[in-house]
Amino acid sequence: MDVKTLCLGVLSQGDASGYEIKKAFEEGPFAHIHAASFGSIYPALEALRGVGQVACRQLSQDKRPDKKLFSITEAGLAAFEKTLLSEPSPDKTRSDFLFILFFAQHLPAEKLARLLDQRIAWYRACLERMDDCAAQNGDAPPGAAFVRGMGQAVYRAAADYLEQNRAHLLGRVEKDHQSRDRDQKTIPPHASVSGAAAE
Amino acid sequence: MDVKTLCLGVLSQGDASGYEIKKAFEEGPFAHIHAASFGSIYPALEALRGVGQVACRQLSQDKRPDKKLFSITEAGLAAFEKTLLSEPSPDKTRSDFLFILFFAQHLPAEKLARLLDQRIAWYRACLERMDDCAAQNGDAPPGAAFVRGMGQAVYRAAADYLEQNRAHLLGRVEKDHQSRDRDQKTIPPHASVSGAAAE
DNA sequence: CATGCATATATAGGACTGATATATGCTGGA
DNA sequence: TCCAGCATATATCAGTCCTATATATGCATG
Repeated sequence: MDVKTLCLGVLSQGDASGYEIKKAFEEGPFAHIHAASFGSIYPALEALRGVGQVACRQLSQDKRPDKKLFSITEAGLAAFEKTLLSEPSPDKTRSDFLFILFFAQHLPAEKLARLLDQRIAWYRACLERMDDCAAQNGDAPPGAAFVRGMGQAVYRAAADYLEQNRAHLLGRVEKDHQSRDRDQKTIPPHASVSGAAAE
Repeated sequence: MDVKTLCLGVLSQGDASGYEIKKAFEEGPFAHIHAASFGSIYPALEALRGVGQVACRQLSQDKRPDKKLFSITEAGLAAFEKTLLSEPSPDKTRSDFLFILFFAQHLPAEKLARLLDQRIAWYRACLERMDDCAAQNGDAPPGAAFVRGMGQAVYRAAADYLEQNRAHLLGRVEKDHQSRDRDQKTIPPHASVSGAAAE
């Protein structure tokens, strides 16, 4: 699913500028589904215009920079619906947060606690935003409502897990640090290279 | 969190070849955390070797192709632990599945049902694999166990949501298709552009 | 009054993915 | 028996995508 297809999808829901498309992937209805950056969106829109799948008109705005409003053409809609029928490639997740947490015993306890708290707050904020979106937009098409519900279920599970296991993780890591400190007084420091956790 | 850092993280858990590192991100302990491809892993290992953060020795294997076993050096471990302290960039998700589902009303009902069933089966298979991993590896370091638990909680929530809302979505989409068919008999087809899915 | 933020478009350089090439041995089906 | 396909294993390239930056304007906040 390349960025051209993502843009067509957003435009099938209504006209938008490149900036607005970006926002749809940041805080809009596609926030938890797919990421896309300016560096791919603007060239994608230009390419779509080149093959006649989107049309573009310039808008001069008061007290705002000019805007290019894009709309999907019939050709674009046809291409989009065809792409929708192809097999989805597997999901790709890239979470620095989880990767760092994997090595929790390498982190200072305060840093770890802050990391967890920040993430919990982030999930809660997302959930609130999605609730608002659901309340405002009660008549969303079935697919959109379903996907939003799934996002909420998953984020809720993540936030709950973090809250319920925060203390346990911090306790285990703290114990690890203590036993490592003890070990370092009795055995040479280079005896355990890879952090040899254990106790 | 670039691929070099990801490789260092895997190697901090034990020696591995490029191929084994890839597997760690596909079905291993990092499966639901981060994705990485051969095209980035092999150059990353080569670059790390160039700056002395990993060491490499060739292994001739019986009935298998030769293998390059990489191990992290003290310099590599130091660099890795320093990187761990930097702020994680926000998570990036790329889910073709959810994007397609967003436009469920553009899909034939059978296709939609198959999509949902496949995904439910995929989640259940992942959960089983993670259960096995947890059973085999009861003494995992605290961070690894925590992250695995979070993955399980999230995948379980996703699978449950799909199962519990599958029928409702299919019903709503079916109803949409019917009312659209009815409309097309009474009003001109080009009256609604962005819903013109038809069949 | 300055710094920063939101709106808005654009691009260059580098990072990463997906596909492909090469080589070997094993396994399951025709 | 033979062949196709799969798992193991490394490597590279073309194309895609992200990060950071540049530019411009108005508004808010200290």
